[in-house]
This record gives sequence, C-alpha cells and structure tokens, in this order.
Amino acid sequence: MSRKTLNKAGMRVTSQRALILSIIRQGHLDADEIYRRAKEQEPHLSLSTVYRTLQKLKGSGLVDELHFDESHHHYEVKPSTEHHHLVCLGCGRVTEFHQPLSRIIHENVPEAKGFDIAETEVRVTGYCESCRKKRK
Amino acid sequence: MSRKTLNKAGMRVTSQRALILSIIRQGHLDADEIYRRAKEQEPHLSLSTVYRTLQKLKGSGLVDELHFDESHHHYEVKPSTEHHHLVCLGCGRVTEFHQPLSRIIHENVPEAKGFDIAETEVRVTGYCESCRKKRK
DNA sequence: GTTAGTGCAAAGGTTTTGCATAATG
DNA sequence: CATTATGCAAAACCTTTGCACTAAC
Repeated sequence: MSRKTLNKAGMRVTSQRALILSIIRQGHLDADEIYRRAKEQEPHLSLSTVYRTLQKLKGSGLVDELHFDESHHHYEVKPSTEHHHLVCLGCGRVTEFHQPLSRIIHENVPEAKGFDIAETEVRVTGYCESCRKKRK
Repeated sequence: MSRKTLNKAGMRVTSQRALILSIIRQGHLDADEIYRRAKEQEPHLSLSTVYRTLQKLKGSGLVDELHFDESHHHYEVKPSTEHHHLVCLGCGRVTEFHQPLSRIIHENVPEAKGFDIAETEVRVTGYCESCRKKRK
C-alpha cells in the first residue's frame, strides 16, 4: 500500500500523497492530469502539492519522470525491470517495451565504459500499426 | 554553406537564419545560448526569431531537438549517422556515442515490429570518469 | 511540541503569438 | 508585388516559491 511505500521512503504519510501515488499508478500521466483526477476525490488539493509531491517521489526514487513530448513531463511508478516507451505521433498512445538497453550500451559503447550510468531514458517516436493504415 | 542548406529546405535565406544555423553547428546549445552568441554579430536579433527559426529548422529536418535536462531544449544539426548522448550529472558535459539503437530496437523488440520509427532519442545520465573520482 | 506538508497567490523561466514593419523571391 | 520573416511587446504555459496555517510524528 501507499502508506508503507511512503514510510519506507522516509516521507510523512498524508492523504494527498497517498492519493497522488495511487493515481500515478493509473498510467503515464502528466502533472495536470494527476491534479484533475485527484481533485475529484480531494477538491481542496492544490496543484503545488502535486508538483511538490512529484518532486519528492522522484527524489526518493519511487517515481520516474518521463519526457514524451517537449512541453511537459509524465510520471510513472518506478518499474522493477527496465523498460522504455514507443510514442505514437498519430494517436499519442504509449506502448511499453522491455529491453535492457542500459546494459547493451554499457557493454558495447566505449565512451560509456568509464561512465557510471544512473539512468537511461529511451523515447522512440513514430507511427503505430493502426495509425499507419489510416494514413495511406 | 548555409544558403544552400536553407534553400534546399525551401526556406527563405535571411542573414538571421544563416547566422543561427552556423551557431547551431558550434555544439549542443540551447535557445538562449544561441541567442546570446548570435547577438554579438547581429545585435538587433530578437529571441522570437531564434525560436521561430529553430522551429522551422526542426520541421525541415535540418536540426534535431535534444532533451538533456528537464527545463529547456538543446539543438544540434541533424547528424548523418545515428548517435546518442551521455550527459554527466556532475559537470554537465555531453559526450556523443555512435550506436544504431534504432535498428537494435526495431529488430529485437516485438512491440516495435509494426511500428514505423521516426526518431529514437536516448538520454543516458550518470557520472563521467573524472567526476566519479572527485566524488569519493 | 517540533518538524514537515498544505493551500493559496504570486513569481519564475521558457516558449509562443499578434501586429506593424521590413526583406525575400 | 505577393509572400514570408522580423522585432517588439505581451501573453501563454508549465513549474517553483513565500508565507501563514495545519497535520504528522
């Protein structure tokens, strides 16, 4: 549960945090979408709390920040196994795929040999099958 | 030269554009840095022109937009061979490495089989050798 | 009780836009 | 000369911050 997760990260448990965390679990959402969904349950919630919580969760390593498009960020609960994202430029749908690219890079890239990798974010954009069919 | 490059992309040639393009060639710069460097040569240049030019160049496929950190973007002239970036969290230095990750993903990832890849952006963060030594 | 988190409103930084003027093809 | 680009200022957008108040430990 959220209570445990937050405790383990040394964060105080508040209803807002538990709520925000549970909403992040719903998918790859951006701050504003998290805010909107959370507000349905806690109408007094403020957007700053969402941003501050996101920062904290990110800092504690509980949540990853994703950069799908250029304007704003999306968030997901930190996955247990490495995965990355295919972003369709047509419909915007995000598909996850599992592939240990960190390892591949670390093993095959000379420049990365002396580099202590903290994070590898891969963003593949293009067109999914159904959007490709629609286009032609 | 820039004149030819711009023409080929169907863009009108202006002194501002040629200048901006030549400055982008200097490295992985962000809009503000491009603006500052360009202003030394054309003091009347406006920041909007830089942003508009960047958009156009990106749209024409002449320039790639990079997402090194969260707050703003960097730009580089579109490379002829696929490469990606190692970003050091200590000193901020960016190292390029060449690796056909697009192909690797397309060949090995089932989810990417039906996907028409337009772009693959890989951002590897961590600590470079000299920063690692400083830290311990 | 002490410390950390919240809400609100205001400010910050980056990027975009409207409009009149200027330059390109 | 029709069209596209520029400069300036203002707006838009996402995110952060200051401060008084409240809740968690």
